[in-house]
Amino acid sequence: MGLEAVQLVRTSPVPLFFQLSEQIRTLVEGGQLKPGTFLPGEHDLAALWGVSRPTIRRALDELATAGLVQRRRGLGTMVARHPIRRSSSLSSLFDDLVRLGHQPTTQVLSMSRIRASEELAHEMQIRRGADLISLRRVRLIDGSGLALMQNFIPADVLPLATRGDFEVHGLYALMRERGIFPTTAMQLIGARIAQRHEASHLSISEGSPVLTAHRTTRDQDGRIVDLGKHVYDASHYLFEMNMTADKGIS
Amino acid sequence: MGLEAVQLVRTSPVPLFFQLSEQIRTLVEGGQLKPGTFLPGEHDLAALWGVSRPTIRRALDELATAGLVQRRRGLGTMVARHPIRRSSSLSSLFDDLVRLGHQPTTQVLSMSRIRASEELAHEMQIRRGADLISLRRVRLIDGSGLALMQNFIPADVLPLATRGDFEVHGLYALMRERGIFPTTAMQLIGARIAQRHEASHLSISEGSPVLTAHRTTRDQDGRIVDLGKHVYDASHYLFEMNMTADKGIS
DNA sequence: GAGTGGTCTAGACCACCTC
DNA sequence: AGGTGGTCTAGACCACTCA
Repeated sequence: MGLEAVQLVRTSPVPLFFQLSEQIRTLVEGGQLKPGTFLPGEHDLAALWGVSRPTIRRALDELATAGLVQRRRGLGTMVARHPIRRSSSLSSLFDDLVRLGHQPTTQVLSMSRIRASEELAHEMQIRRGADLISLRRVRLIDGSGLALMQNFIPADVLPLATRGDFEVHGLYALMRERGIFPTTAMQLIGARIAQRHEASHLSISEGSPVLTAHRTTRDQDGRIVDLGKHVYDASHYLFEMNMTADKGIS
Repeated sequence: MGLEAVQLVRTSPVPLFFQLSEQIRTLVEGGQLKPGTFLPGEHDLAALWGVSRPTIRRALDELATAGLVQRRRGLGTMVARHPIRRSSSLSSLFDDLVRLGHQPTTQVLSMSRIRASEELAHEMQIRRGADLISLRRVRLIDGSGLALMQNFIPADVLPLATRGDFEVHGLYALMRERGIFPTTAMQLIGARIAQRHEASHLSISEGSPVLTAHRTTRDQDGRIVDLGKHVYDASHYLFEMNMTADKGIS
């Protein structure tokens, strides 16, 4: 089974349940634990690894909600026959292109400091006139535009950021370097016809459809740290959503 | 605070942690627990409600991952300042219209038994020639088309379903009545220009943009119980996605 | 009946935060 | 120093499944 290869480091600051779940995850994703096979019972695993059953359960709970493992009372814990492809949220053709070896680049069209208009202040739940960074970027792949991105960031979130920073690093990577951790985001996905300037940036014709995303991102304190209004070439972009519900999906 | 109003029924088959999390959720969503206020410590709550701390923690864990509550070591558990609007996944203008009192209806355009083509068999991970229900419906609001929905369901999932059933009940409600619980779904959202027959069903002009959704739904055993290919009028529809990530969002 | 996961308890120690 | 949440333990009883 490969389960006996799991190693726990009790002196590590990494929680035991996390060490367990990560190593089991690796075994599942690596194929050492075959889909459809059952794991030993929780009592047996506890004895095998020398930890208590709640610790085992916590590790398996994480894998179950991630869809890697399915548990049934009276039966046991089975490696999922159809593991979900990605644990959470969002992916895109963009990622697929990257995976195929194409080089994505980001080009900053403009970056400026502005003051929040009435409308922006309302959308970002800040006071009118607050300092913002206004950022317009285009994401290119093999030289052709894939996404046109407009973002507004409270100036004190990234006080020292320069144009060059945004060429090299992602927005959220820059925030993390400053100790600000985006933790939740809400995104509205829609579609419409490309406007003229959008079409030219994306190298598509007028009248072509685009996907639009309106995203607000918050840090751990619930503060809005980014408002993004993005436009994607619909012929080269898809959003992936994964949903889970124990009681069933509507 | 309203917390003393929480009532636990120990004789109920409903787990204590779930009784707790649901009642606290109601208090938060109902405004009895104001955003930004702190709950009592877990030890105090355990004493207040007469349950052990792990039980309290399990309830609060659920609310924390749902975004209703934020916890910080050393500080306490705070009602989220900006609770996420809906606990999971997906919503739409459609829901908003319903909330505003408009009546949605579903009309079945066609329903038939077919055999899985090579392509369908591959997409649904079943054998070619397997019995399927092919369903085409249109979702209307105030008499105008909002969504055109095509679904494929393995015939043994809903062996007795009739056209009328689909007019009245949702697809997944019918499955649940049969003891089949859709638990996970993966959905790809895209956009394109409406085809002619789509435009006529949706009462939009040719050349208008539509949102497309390609959804596969699985039951608790990981079996695909529904393949949906849906088309939405982009001028009346939005998808909502919520993302959370403890370590930060990409 | 034997084994499974689901729930719950009553403790313990620790890292972190504020005062 | 005192309180908070984060982790872990070693038990217990139960509902469910299968033989």
